[in-house]
Amino acid sequence: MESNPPLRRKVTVRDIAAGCGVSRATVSLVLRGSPLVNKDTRARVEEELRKQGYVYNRAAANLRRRTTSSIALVINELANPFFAEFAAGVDDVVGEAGMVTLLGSSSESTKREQAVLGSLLEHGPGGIILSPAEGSDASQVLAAVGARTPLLLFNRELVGEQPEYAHWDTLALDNQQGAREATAHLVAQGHRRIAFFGGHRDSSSCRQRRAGYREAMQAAGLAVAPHWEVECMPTRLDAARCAEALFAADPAPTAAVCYNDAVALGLMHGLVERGLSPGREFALTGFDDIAEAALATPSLTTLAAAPRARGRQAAQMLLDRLRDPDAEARRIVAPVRLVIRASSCPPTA
Amino acid sequence: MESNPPLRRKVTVRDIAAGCGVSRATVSLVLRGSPLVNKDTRARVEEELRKQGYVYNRAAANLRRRTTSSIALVINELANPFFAEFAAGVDDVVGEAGMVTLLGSSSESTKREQAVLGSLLEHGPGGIILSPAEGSDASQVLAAVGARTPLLLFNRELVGEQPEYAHWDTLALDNQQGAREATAHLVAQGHRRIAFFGGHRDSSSCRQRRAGYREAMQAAGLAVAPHWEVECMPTRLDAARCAEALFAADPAPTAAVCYNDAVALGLMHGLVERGLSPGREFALTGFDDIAEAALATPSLTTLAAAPRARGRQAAQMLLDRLRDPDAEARRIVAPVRLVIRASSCPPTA
DNA sequence: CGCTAGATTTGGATCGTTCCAAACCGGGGT
DNA sequence: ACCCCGGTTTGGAACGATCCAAATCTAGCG
Repeated sequence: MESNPPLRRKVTVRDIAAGCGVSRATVSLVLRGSPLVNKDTRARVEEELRKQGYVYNRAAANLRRRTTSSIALVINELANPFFAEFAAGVDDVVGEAGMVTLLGSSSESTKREQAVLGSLLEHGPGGIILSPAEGSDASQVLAAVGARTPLLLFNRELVGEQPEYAHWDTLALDNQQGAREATAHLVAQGHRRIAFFGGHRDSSSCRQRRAGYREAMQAAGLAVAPHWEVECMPTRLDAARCAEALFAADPAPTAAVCYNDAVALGLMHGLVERGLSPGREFALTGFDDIAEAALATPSLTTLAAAPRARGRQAAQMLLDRLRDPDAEARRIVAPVRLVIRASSCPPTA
Repeated sequence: MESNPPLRRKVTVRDIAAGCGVSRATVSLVLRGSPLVNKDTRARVEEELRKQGYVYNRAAANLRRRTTSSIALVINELANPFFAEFAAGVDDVVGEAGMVTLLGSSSESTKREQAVLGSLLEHGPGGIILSPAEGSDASQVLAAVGARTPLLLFNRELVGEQPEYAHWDTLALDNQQGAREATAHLVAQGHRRIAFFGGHRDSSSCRQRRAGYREAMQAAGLAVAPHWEVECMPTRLDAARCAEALFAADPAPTAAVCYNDAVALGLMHGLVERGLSPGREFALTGFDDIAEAALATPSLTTLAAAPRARGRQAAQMLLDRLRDPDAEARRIVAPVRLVIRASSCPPTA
């Protein structure tokens, strides 16, 4: 029937108002479901909205109302399944709250992180969830973000974080406790020579995990040989390459707590290449519980961080903060759960 | 020195103008780097911008200029590494173009897809990249998106797609050619009895891959036994469960082209459970080249789809479209690359 | 010294929506 | 008749930035 030719101009409240003989203000009231407007008028306006194919211009509304309807999400490495799940969780909750997620990826570059933060801020997000790039600096982030926009830090600490920035909420994983549990588990399995494998010295999560490992070793009265602490890039490829470092000197370890799952899977590969069977002749644990961990051979004992749940939690924390900007900053450390699978075998006799 | 107490109000061009005794218009010119403004004035204004900590309000600018600076990205399943990589690629290019990505995830639900599209549209994105949920319907998408906003479809076809929607650009993977190459590769290895394993009948990508398989079989003059075409959910678990179907009747295949990597890895698992050694007694290929493919044992021959590159390409296509809205619709089928690894062994003598 | 081309600057008006104070309207009370 | 009342509706002004036509300011020229 009413086949409008594809107009060039967008249809606005003005068009609707003209179309059904009321004022812009009335249309606006209808759009926001105000109880002030008369039933009949409302019906008439709603019909017109449909007929003209109106789409709400939230940017204009936000401008006038001085509100916002978006959250910025800046991820250090979106291609990593852990962060992808996290992002999915964030977007779930943000979407449920009727807002949209502005996405930015820093690719682990602090330079890009700065640029991305600047660009996203221009769109006036209500708040920011930041999973910082490695080496990201607190004062630089503060400079880019300003003190006006709430920020939630996920997963990593910033370099040089000072008390002055304490108004930022944080959500972290309990890296230390996790690594402690994994180490204790291997000890309980009977291992005495346990390595900590992978990760990068200046990553805060690596430091924390290593600290947990050392604590557990000390608690068990076990010494740590220098060549049992091996650094490598947090990728499978580099992990496979670095496997040999574990066996460069005597005594060789019989088990390893790995920085994360990717590293653990890489190490498995490296072990196989050396003729060692992971899960039988060498025990190992991961961290993250990525999807593959359960399906690798052997299946990987690891620490589940439930990234999607963390994403939901982060978004919820930020929404809470928007509701109450002056509440005290929250620093939540989310527990991780040890998932025992086949890779953490007892030592061979 | 100049320690402004944390103002509540945002600082606007008006404040800057007042602060250094010029008009709003001049400040605006400076902000956009216009060559019209005098060197000294520019310096003065820029100093003031810095001093007051001005942040550009792009929403207001877009309103006046009737432009946009965002792209909407709607993904059927963000937690899937393939799509996460894709999203990362999109965001790379969008960011390079000085725009931001509005993220939405539909979780494979057409209902949520509708809601997400509606919500994102209110923010007036310049265009939309949609990786549809399974079963997503062309007319419904059209209703949600309208004819005004450019849309690029990635990876899947819509149900009931009609010529009338032909103005949408599409970027798909060359599923058919990929499956053809994989099959031909197995034929070249000496196999005669080759199965097509996994996938779901009503998924367009599965239909296309199976078509490629049949073509290659026919081209090689090989017949296809009915029980060589096995359906299963595209998950490892179900694939492992369905492995036996291949051996339910004689003659059993000696190789299989799998719907994707997940299925192939599941099938490997199923083979091992039957006492068959994949990559030695049974050959198989996957599709996608997920990170694990290279590290599985045996390493998996598969078709690399380069999701990040596809993401960059999709974003570029959409940007091109924004530049020239009336150009003819492009329907690009991206080639996939056969990566030969250990799993596609010759048949046992 | 008046005059003009070129370089810079500027005061509204405007984008689409919401806020606000005031106007309108049909009855009921006095 | 008049006033008042709750229920509805409405015409500007405003949000922050940009566009545009016009104003202002040089400096050079005859």
